[in-house]
Amino acid sequence: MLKEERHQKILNEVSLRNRILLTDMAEQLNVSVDTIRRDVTELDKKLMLKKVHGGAISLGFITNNETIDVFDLDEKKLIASKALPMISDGAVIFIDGGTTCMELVKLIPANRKITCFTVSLPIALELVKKQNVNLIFIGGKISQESHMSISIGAINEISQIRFDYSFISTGYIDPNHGLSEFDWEVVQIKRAIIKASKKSILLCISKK
Amino acid sequence: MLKEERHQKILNEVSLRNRILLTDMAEQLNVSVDTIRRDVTELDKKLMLKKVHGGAISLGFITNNETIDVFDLDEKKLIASKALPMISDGAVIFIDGGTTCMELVKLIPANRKITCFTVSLPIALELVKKQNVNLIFIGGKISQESHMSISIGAINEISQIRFDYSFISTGYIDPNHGLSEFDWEVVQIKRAIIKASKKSILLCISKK
DNA sequence: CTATATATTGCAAATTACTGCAATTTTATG
DNA sequence: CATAAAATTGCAGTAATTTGCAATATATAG
Repeated sequence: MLKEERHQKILNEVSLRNRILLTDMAEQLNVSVDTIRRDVTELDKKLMLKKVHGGAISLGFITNNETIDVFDLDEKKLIASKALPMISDGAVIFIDGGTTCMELVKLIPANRKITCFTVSLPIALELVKKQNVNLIFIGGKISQESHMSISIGAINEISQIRFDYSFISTGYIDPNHGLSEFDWEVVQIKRAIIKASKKSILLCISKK
Repeated sequence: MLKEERHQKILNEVSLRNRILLTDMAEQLNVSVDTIRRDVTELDKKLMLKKVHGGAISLGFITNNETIDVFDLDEKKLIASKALPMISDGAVIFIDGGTTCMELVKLIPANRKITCFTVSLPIALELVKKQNVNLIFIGGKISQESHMSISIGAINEISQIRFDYSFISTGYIDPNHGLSEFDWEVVQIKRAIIKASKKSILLCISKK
């Protein structure tokens, strides 16, 4: 196998999964880890990716937290009273995946005229039913676990948009570390969303 | 053998396989590796390919076959026998929206390892269930009628991808004018898909 | 801190690239 | 047709690249 060929495959894998492990790539491409390491080192020098311990990650992740409101909801009804008022006519919002966001979507009145972005297939299917919602789906590779678009392309797209509000659901909130998620890639998407939003609203049911 | 003749064969091989090895070409064309090396060096200067250590790789991917097969299906079972064999392991395919395509998706075996693109939310939701399908959703503005992504951005994205096969469903086929559709934007999407595909398969139930 | 995983370095083997040259073929020209 | 000039091709020797391995150093996770 040609070196250039490997480089292409590595870059493709990085752009698709956002990260790679040297050992995985070595096995996948049937070469030694040393070779992959050298490849990654080269690509790193060429600024095609970022070499990290044990692997490589895609470029372009710099986050800085701005205004984040955390809504700790005892009941789903509270979503309506707290989050819904933010979804006013003409708003450009982002709605994340997850069951809590799904509840929010279902509560959106049919006459509300908004532009709504999402990366979640189930959320999109629910939103497309609303006659007055201008729905835009951020495409990319779909994660089987989360049913969300999680590719670097999606992050890039998100970074070029400005949302009035973003509604983000989290599976788990650690009081010490704040927003956390098990799937590394999902975290990247959410960071991009938060960065692209004037204001982000974290939706979480308190019992979690 | 004339030099130009070799050049043509080399270029053909490069465009076909995306890469060549000097040793392979030398054996295949019955000349020394040095000769092939010289050929490749020339073609590299002419920007016809990119010379790399040990061989050459294709520059961009500018392929172009517009072969379209029309499958006129009496029964959905025929989809399995005719279209499914094309969905082989490793294939990169596009699946359109529509009920006929949905039938096709449901018939895809769970162990089939493929990369699958789509612009249809319902198709995506079905595909994401398949464990071995690498699913990529082409995002954009979602049409409320078709539940498909139909923005110009989607067309751009599609134009940058190459599909081995695309499976397209049509609501109506005019024997005189061929593929037609009422929604103009949807037509644009399908044209882009067909253009981006090595081979396109039109799925239509004959009773339509 | 310890154990495991990863990084770095140097080295050797194999492969490929480059150069010069000679043999052969093709082309140009009278 | 004849012949010189140019192009093509293969070969040999040498230089450069690539790759895997081993030994050692460093980093990471528990």
